Amino acid sequence: MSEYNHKTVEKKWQQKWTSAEIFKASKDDKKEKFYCLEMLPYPSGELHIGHVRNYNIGDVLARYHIMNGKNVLHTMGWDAFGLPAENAAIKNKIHPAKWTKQNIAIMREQFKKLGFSYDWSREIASCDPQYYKWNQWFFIKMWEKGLAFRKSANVNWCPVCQTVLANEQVSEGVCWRCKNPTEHKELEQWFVKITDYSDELLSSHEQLSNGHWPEQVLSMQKNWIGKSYGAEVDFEVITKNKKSTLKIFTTRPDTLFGATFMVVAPEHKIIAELRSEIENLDEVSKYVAASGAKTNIERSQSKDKSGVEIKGIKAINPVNGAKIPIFAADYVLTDYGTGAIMAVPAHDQRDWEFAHKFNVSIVEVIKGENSSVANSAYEGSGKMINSGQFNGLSSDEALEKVIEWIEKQGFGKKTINFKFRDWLISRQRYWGTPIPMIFCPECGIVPVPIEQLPVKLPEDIEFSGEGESPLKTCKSFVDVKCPKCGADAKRETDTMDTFVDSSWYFIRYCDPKNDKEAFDVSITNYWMPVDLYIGGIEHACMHLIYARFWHKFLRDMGMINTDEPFTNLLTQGMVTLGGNVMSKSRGNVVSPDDMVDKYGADALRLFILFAAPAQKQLEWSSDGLEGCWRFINRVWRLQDIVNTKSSQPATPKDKEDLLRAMHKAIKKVTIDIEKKLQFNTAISSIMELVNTLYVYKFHSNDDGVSKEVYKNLIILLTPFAPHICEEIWQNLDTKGYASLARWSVFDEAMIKENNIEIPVQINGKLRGTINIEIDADEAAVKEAVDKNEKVKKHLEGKNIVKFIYVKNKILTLVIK
RNA sequence: GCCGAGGUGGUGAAAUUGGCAGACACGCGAGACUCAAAAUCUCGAGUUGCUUUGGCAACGUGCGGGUUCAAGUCCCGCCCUCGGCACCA
Repeated sequence: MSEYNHKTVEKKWQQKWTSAEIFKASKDDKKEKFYCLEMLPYPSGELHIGHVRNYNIGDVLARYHIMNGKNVLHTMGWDAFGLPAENAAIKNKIHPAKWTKQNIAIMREQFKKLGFSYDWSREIASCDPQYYKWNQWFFIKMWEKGLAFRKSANVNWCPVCQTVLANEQVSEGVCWRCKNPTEHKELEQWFVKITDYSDELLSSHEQLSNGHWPEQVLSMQKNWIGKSYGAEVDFEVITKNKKSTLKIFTTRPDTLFGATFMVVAPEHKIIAELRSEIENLDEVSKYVAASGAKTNIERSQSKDKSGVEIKGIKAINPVNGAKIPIFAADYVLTDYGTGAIMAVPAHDQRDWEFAHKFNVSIVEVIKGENSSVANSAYEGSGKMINSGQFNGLSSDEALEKVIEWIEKQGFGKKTINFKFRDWLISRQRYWGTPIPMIFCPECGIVPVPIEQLPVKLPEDIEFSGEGESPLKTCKSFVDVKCPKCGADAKRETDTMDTFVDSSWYFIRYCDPKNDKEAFDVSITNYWMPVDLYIGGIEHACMHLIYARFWHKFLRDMGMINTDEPFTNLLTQGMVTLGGNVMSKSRGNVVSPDDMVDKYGADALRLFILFAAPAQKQLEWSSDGLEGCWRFINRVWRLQDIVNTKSSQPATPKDKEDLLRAMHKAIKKVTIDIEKKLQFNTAISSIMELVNTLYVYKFHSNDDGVSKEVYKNLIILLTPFAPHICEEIWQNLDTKGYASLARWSVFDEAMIKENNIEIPVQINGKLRGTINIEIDADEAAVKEAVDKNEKVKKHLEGKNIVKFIYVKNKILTLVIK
């Protein structure tokens, strides 16, 4: 057998698969479907190792299910809108569309060299008007249903460039281009009322739990949505000349008597409302401006809590009439709750720290067992003290009682609060889906008539990075006639968040060429939901919640018949380099090209799955890649061994051992792929089977045992290293493609051994092993122990206090 | 800061979910083959200390405690690293 040449073999089979269209999928009601999906990539222009890992996991699973007779849908496309294309346009004077298309072409070729089993005829790109047309259509439907609405919201603003900046374009409070400090600016923008689905997004977690989705993802989403029960309480606010109220939200109404000050977010409207009454307005205004430059994360991160007392105004604690000071502090966020809190320093650690810094009194109102508020807040439950008529109750009881009482007194009510916020989808950018709305001075907001969709992006645009969105200055785009009354009107120039594109692309894959509707329900209801979705854990909250929301919206539109889009989820760990996630923006990408060239796609694919479990973060190192390449060559050379007659015939025991190794490997690989999604151990057991074949290489091939084992080995290896397996498969006297071969079946009876080694522990230390028949009873175990010299030595002159035999596993003796 | 993960030999990791810690690899060392080297095949090894060279013993899964006949796995308290935090995707 000549040496293995991965270059010619890989190319040959990639071409064969393509021309025979073996991965082309079509609806077939008689066949069980399997929709295997990986999160679609952003076309950055370079495939990196993180991509290879993600798509390789999907490919192994898609191929495995094909070999198990399923009708598999496995697709690829491009999340093609977004900021980097626009940045490239500014930097390199290349049109975003051109840049994106070039990148797609490069990455498509890179994908093809890796031999992934995609049905390329279904490829989509979100920047294609035939795709984003439907974003616009959905948006109008949402608007009709009251799910899309306008509201004022902050954007990052660079006063020098006169432009809106993404969070990524602001670091440490300065603009990425001109390095001048940025500001916040209020703009009317489009929102989607995703919070209408808050409760359902939480409650349908039930059908995703029990192993379908990783618990950590469900937990993150739960906390992200952040449903909490509590009360809204109105505090009267007084000044020398005016009165007002401050509404707060608290999850701990039981601590109301301990409220010794109030804190409002720096953006809170009460500051403007009582402006004339504030004695230290300069100081307060300064603080508000400083907070405006910080992001929410920066605000919550700082260890030393900042804030300023708003002098001249006081709040009155409704339960005891106490006059308490009001502070503005940026640890209170404007968009959570009501943007104002009652501070209970005795029972909230943040309030405690703030009270100490600003010298505010601390009143203990809940006493736990041995609790003290001297060195930190006590956040647990206990007995009510200093709380008027509630004294003596347990705080848990008081929680309900206080709310009842507040409601009766009329200064508050029981509420449910969510951290979850409505989805701001407006972007003041060019490279995105135009929001299909028109502003008419007569009719107000009018949607673009459906038959005029798509609203296409104009192409002749200059990109400077300064000033307003390029769409805003494009007269041919902006100036339109009102579809209702024909008056001169203006087109909306905001484009959509790219998370819109990725919220339903997987449904479009089912019917990607449809130009009559977004998709044909009779087709999508066959393929959907996605059986297994694979992607990075970093998408646990945003993308995966948006997509779930979109699906529920489609269900309510009657366009899909399931509640959830993704039945099972595999969150792949990130590939890092130098401790950071590989990404083009970080500039730490490792390209697979050289590795594919030197060692072949099979070796790289094998290695990346062998290097670590799929869910775990992986610090990239190519050490070991060569080892996988050697393994592949070792598999190749086995062809000679199984085809060569040996002088030494195999004994029946040898044959039994070989077949046992084979059945064991089939079982392990099958369970690891299908049940555990644990590919590294699947590969290691394939390696063990190869090693076993080498151990028994002296076998005569007369009876075909080695060959049978080898054939099954190739089947097990095909999803991982498909190219070499096709080549070997063809060399064995077989028909058809290895990629379409039936998966091997194991026989439990062939795996079972008659005798097993049982470790013997004495007082917790391993002192020997005994060999017994499988399933032997305790009496037999005792007998074996008595016969074992090594173990007996340790037992001399001692009494056995405990004799614990865990069947077929371990024997533990406790002696004295 | 909040939420979610992770930490096991020189390295990547494994461990039937409480039952022989280190499978399978990388790297390393030794041997065979070779004029030689590479490739290949075979063998070896957690660390430390004894050793009559057969072995024997102690220690060992980020740190400190605990539960248990038995803990990488369970409980309590820490430390460090990473991801997400709503305009990167």
